[in-house]
This record gives sequence, structure tokens and C-alpha cells, in this order.
Amino acid sequence: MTPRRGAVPATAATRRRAQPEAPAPDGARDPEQLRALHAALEDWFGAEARDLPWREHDRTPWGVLVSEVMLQQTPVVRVLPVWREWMARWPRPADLAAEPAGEAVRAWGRLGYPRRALRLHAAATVIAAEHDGELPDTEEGLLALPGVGTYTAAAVAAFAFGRRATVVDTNIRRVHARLVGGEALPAPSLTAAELRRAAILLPADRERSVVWNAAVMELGALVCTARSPRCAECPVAGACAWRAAGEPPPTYTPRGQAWHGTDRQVRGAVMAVLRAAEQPVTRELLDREMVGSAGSEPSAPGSTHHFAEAGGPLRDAITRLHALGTGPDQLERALAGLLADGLAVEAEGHLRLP
DNA sequence: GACTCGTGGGA
DNA sequence: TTCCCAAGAGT
Repeated sequence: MTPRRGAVPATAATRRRAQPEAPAPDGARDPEQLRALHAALEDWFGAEARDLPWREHDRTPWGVLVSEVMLQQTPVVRVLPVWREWMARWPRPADLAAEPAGEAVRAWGRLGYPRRALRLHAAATVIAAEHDGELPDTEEGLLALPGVGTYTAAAVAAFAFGRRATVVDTNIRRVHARLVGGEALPAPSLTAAELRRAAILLPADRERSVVWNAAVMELGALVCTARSPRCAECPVAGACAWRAAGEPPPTYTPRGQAWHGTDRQVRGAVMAVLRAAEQPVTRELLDREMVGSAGSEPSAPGSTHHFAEAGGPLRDAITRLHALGTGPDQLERALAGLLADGLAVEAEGHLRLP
């Protein structure tokens, strides 16, 4: 292994190098250099970390799990109010498990990917029934819970139970890709090489590993962002392989997810109606009001049928679904998908949350 | 591996 | 306005 330059002052000799020596892409570095990275991010995190409620001293493992699931593909600012409502209403897993799954879906609000709410309810049920109401405190145990994958299991093990776990999320992947890999962005999907690299970079000390995981994630969220990173504010910019390489552009262009006209958009609109509805919604109303009538006015909820008492939110949700101009086949597919996923149940011609 | 699955805010 | 993308998981 070639000795690598640490955080030495820029002497004439080091300055004379044509190219700064790139760190090994697998993350292998001089132990001293690694310690310097750990210390730098530890200090930065201590000074700049956001005050998030699931990081408070009075946090519970359950609260950490709920936050991690809510944060899957959803920004912090949108999660905050919903997380607070959940914790106030369901402070323990058994509290949530005691209610119908539909209540979790309704309280999920507009966070998106409502299956997460369903799985959180399922996880709470398992925790209450099989774990005496306490979260498993190992990655393996957590991984067995519905909706908990490799990332969430590692994150809860680390942040709720103080375990040394290799946490790899989209932020950490990006920071590692730049800082160590010298690339603008990580690969489209998580690779085994990234996991090995993350394991190598993780501090051996348990307590420091927990801070490191949180710090790298926080750096990715606040400084080393996907678009226009704030390198001037970065505590480890001097050690960044991507900067040393002249900030080469991404080698691929991410494929955006289609949205307009997709089944997904229809599912979302139907779910918004079911969340807003106080009573089960007739399937007949969906068929009549929401299919193939773009450009026409939806029947005013309240004029001729059982939405006589429809309030603003329900009216808005119906209007939005109507505006999609969904065809019969697409509505059928969307409903079938929701029923198959358990996000909706149908009985006696009515649709409602589970 | 490739797909699917919501939502809203900022660039 | 359009596009990008945010603490992924399950099939």
C-alpha cells in the first residue's frame, strides 16, 4: 500500500505536485488521514447539526423508527409536523397497533408512498405481539420488521441503540462518492463496492461510529448536496477527491420518474379522496365523477348524492381526481393496485381505508 | 437488476 | 414551466 499524504501544510514540495494524489477509490487511506476525517466531521457535526426531535435526548427507539420510515424518500421539513402528531397520538408501538391500519394511512397525510404507513402499522403490530412492545435492538431483528430494509435497520441500530452499524443512505453514498471516490455522483443503485467502502471508513470505536454515520448523512443533506454543493462550507473540502480531480461532471444522467398520466398519479388522487372522506366512498361515484370527463365540471359534491356534507378537503380531492380525466381502464388498474396493496378495502360497493 | 410506489418545493 | 430529487423497500 502506497503511503498517502495526510493533512500536511502545503509546503513548496507538496504544492509542486502536478496532481494531488488521489485517495484509493475503495476508501483505503492512511490511518492518520482517516482519523483526521473522523475528527473533522465530528467537530463539524457538533457545531452544525440540526436540532431534530428524533435526535433529542428523550427520543425513543420507536420514535427513531417512525422518523426513519417517514424520511424514506421524503424531506425532513415535510416529515417534522407529521412525526410530532404521530408521537403525540401513538407514543408506543402498541398504541398504533391498537388502531386500524387506515388510521395510520390517514395520519400519514401527504408524505407520499402511503404503503409506508401500512408497513409501520404492521411493524407496530409485530412489535406489540411478538416483542413485548419493545423494538428489536439488533440489525438482524430490525430487518425482520415490515418496511425495514438494510438502511433503516442499520440507522435504527445506530441512532436508537448506539450500535456500530454501516449506515448507507443516499446522502452517505454521495459524500463517499465525492470525498473518496472522486466522482460527482454515486452509481444509480447501491453496489457491493460502496458497502465495502462504507465499512472501511466507519470508525472502529462504537460511539464514534454513531456520530460518524450521523455526521456524514448530515453533511450530505446540508453541504454536499446533489445540486450545487456548498464546498466553501465543507469541513473536509481539503481532503475531497472530487475537488482534487477538478470536479468532473456526472458520468450518467439520472432517469427522472414519469408522473403525468401514470397509474401512480391516479392512485395518489384516489388515496387523497379516501383520506379526506369521513365515510366510505361509493365506487359508483368514482366511476361516474372521475372517468373520461376531463374538461367537464364534476358534480358538485353535495348536490345530488351522499356528499351532501362534503367539506372543503373532500371537495378539493374529488375535483383534483376529476381533473385527471382518467380513463375507465386506468381507474380500474389504480383501484386494483390499491386493493391489492391493502391501502383500500372494498365492501358492498364502497371503498374505504383499511 | 429493473420496476413500482407519492408528494411538493426549489432551481 | 419543467425538471430534479428527498434518511428506500419490496417484488
